[in-house]
Amino acid sequence: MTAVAGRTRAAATGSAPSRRAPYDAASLLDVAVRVFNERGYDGTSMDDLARAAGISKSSFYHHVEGKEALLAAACERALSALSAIRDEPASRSGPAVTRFEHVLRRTAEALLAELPYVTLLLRVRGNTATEKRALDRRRDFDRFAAGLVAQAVSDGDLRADIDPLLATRLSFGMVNSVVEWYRPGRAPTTEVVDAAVELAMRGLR
Amino acid sequence: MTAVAGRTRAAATGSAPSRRAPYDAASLLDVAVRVFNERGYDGTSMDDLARAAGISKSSFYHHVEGKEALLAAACERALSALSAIRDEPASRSGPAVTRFEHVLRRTAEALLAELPYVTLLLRVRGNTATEKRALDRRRDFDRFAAGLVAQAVSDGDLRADIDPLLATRLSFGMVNSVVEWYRPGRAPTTEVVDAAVELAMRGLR
DNA sequence: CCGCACCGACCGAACGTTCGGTTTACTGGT
DNA sequence: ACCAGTAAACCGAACGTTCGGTCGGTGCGG
Repeated sequence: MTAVAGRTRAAATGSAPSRRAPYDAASLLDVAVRVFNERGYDGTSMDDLARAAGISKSSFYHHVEGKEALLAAACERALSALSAIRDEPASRSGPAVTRFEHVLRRTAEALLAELPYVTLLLRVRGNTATEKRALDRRRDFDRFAAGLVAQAVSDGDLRADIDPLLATRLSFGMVNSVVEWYRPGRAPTTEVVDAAVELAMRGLR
Repeated sequence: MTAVAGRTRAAATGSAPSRRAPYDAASLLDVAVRVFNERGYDGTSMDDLARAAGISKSSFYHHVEGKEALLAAACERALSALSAIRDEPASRSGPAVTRFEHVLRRTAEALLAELPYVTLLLRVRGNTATEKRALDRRRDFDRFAAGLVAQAVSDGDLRADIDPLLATRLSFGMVNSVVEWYRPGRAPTTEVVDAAVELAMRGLR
């Protein structure tokens, strides 16, 4: 597979800050994240990334700071998408069970909208400081969701015979597992989101 | 963490072929799989494994064939556990919905019984021929399960408003996600298995 | 002729693996 | 009781390769 990455040239339109932007940071990050997901972060060399982008390794370094910075940027993008969900009004007010369903659905949507980035985030193992920070932020989100389930259980809106933390982990485990098999265009995102949320909520009630 | 691996000395009993067996292949595989799961396969060096086992790298090579052989052995163990489920009588006869529930439950049980090995298997990305073979065998198992769901749906025992393949992937995704957070001794395995199966089956009906 | 995108060549370090040689534990012959 | 002989366990050092990253320079549009 020697395919050259699609350059998103910002030229022609004079809007771009630089006169010529053959490889902008965003498109190179796209390429890097794609290859990271195919080969795994540790299994991907900077030469792999450069070749996938269609330039030499040294040219690649002209645009990006380094390997770990790419991972950090990708995790940041995924985490900010998740973080935004937590800040939505529907996640912050109303019955806990409604808030939980909203968070679960929006998580599934964000996962599909930012599929490569979230995929990479979910595979981070915590080897470096960068990865550990990403894992911590993920855990914050999990705790937030677990709190909603616990509240919904004590409200009597979700079944009490399953531990709230366990139920949270299984529900999000189901939603997150989508990254293992979903490929864009194969099935409409709404069908996947609806099915995941419906299955989880019916099981939980 | 400089902990030395527990040596399972096969000596004292004259049964072993060699007179002295300080490090048998099985215990070294245990160590390797543990470290692989902590750091990731590609992120783990043979020196990491040797240190975790408490011997030098060259000594480690005296006992194992190589890095990829360790991965292959671990995947083989996980895959044979899954394969055994498919061969059980309860997986081969009776109503499809009952068979599916049995396969789902036994998968969850096998996952917990062989947690490190299945964890490693589920993270294989297909970089080498060894990994590709493991992925193929996993897909066989998934197809088997999807067939059961499709049959159960056409029997009218599972809801028809969700695509059988999608339902299968989400159900097993939930069960498989257990490897991301379960740690032995933290919670009884029966509670986790029951919760996962109950949530999935109630959602599916 | 400046500045930027780009490249080939290169660096030290770490990788998986191999090798020569030493230690250890146990044998059979005396 | 002793002593070669033996085979496995073990190690330090090194192999060739690949890694993430750097450097000096080239070509070209403005």
